[in-house]
Amino acid sequence: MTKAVTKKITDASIRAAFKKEVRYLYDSRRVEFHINAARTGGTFYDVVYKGKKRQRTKLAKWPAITAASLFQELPAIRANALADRKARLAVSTYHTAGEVLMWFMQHIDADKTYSVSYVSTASSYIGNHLLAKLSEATLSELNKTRLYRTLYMPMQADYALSTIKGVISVLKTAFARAYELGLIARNPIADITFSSFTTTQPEAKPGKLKPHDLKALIKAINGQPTQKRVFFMTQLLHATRIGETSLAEWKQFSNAPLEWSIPEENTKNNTEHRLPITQHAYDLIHTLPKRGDYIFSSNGDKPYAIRTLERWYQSLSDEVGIKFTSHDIRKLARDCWQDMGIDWVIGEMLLNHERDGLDKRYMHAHSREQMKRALGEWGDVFCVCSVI
DNA sequence: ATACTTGCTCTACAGTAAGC
DNA sequence: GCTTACTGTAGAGCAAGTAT
Repeated sequence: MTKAVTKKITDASIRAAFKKEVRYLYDSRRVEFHINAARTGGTFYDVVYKGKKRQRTKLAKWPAITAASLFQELPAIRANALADRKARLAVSTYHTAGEVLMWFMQHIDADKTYSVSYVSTASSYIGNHLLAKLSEATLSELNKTRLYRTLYMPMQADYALSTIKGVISVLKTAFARAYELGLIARNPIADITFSSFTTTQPEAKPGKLKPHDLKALIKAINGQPTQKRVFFMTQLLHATRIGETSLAEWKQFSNAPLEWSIPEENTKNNTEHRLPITQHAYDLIHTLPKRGDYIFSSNGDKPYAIRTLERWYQSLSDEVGIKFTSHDIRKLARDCWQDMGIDWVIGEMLLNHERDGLDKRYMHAHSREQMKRALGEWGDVFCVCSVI
């Protein structure tokens, strides 16, 4: 095959080239056109000469982009392609942990598939711990010994193991992602895990409220103004999460059948949660005035901020004289159910926990009946303890 | 069991409506 | 107009939760 040279590439000259045995076309505006091997189309390149070396950057594919539109948009297309290329060249020059971590921080911020809470936590760990300790470390210096000395040992003196575990996990994620995308040639963190440094695992703390605290708790709740009282009781009766409870809407409650249906977008595990509630719980909710969609709201059009509800709990906790939070209510309900002899799996289902394969066999109409009975028995406890 | 992600809590601070 | 109480936001830390 021979090569043809033209001063200007046009759609007509490209079509003509396909008929001849031509593979390349050249344009004086520093653009080359390469016809592909299958001769079904071709690619426009930007061309730069660096000494004797010719550097090409892909601009666009023909016929998806015609020559006419390419040359019309040439400055913009060229700028984009070169910026891309520069970015690629720049990232391949990551030499220190700091550079990789900075990239990851910018990456998770720009990539909307990461949740807001992950970006917040990960940025905090990078900004406060990882950059401070590893910023200058070159990729080849990142080994177990280095991390042990500069990251693990200093941190274990001041922070909970769960925090260190989280920090290491962000570090691993950043490097794994950078490696996967070809931004670094080797992943020096790949073989390092949290358990490289300690065999101790972070412990889950037991709930602060014990079943024998229930009476005092109910007494304090009953002393609250109506809206707070209903909020606390709704959460206690159903052991729902604070976020799920705060977003409760009137339309989520039905009378026949008696049910509270929490939509998937409000739950932690993104699965709809249908709770078979009691008549009593239904009536309790409906003692509140209806002002807009949300049940717990100051003005009717938006729900209370979680932070506000946490403060409600803080003052309730002060009144009871035990330091607890909304999540301890959930744990308390769980403990009480256990004491009442409610099946463990039914408890898990009421909490909307993911169950493994074996437990999934429980998923049938019968279990729903048991959930309903459990919540009924749990509700009866309150009728005995108090008048609501 | 380990790895990874998400939610909750705490602190600090800011805006705003209510009460004086 | 000033103070105060209530509500909301943001950043950091911790632990619960799900995925592997």
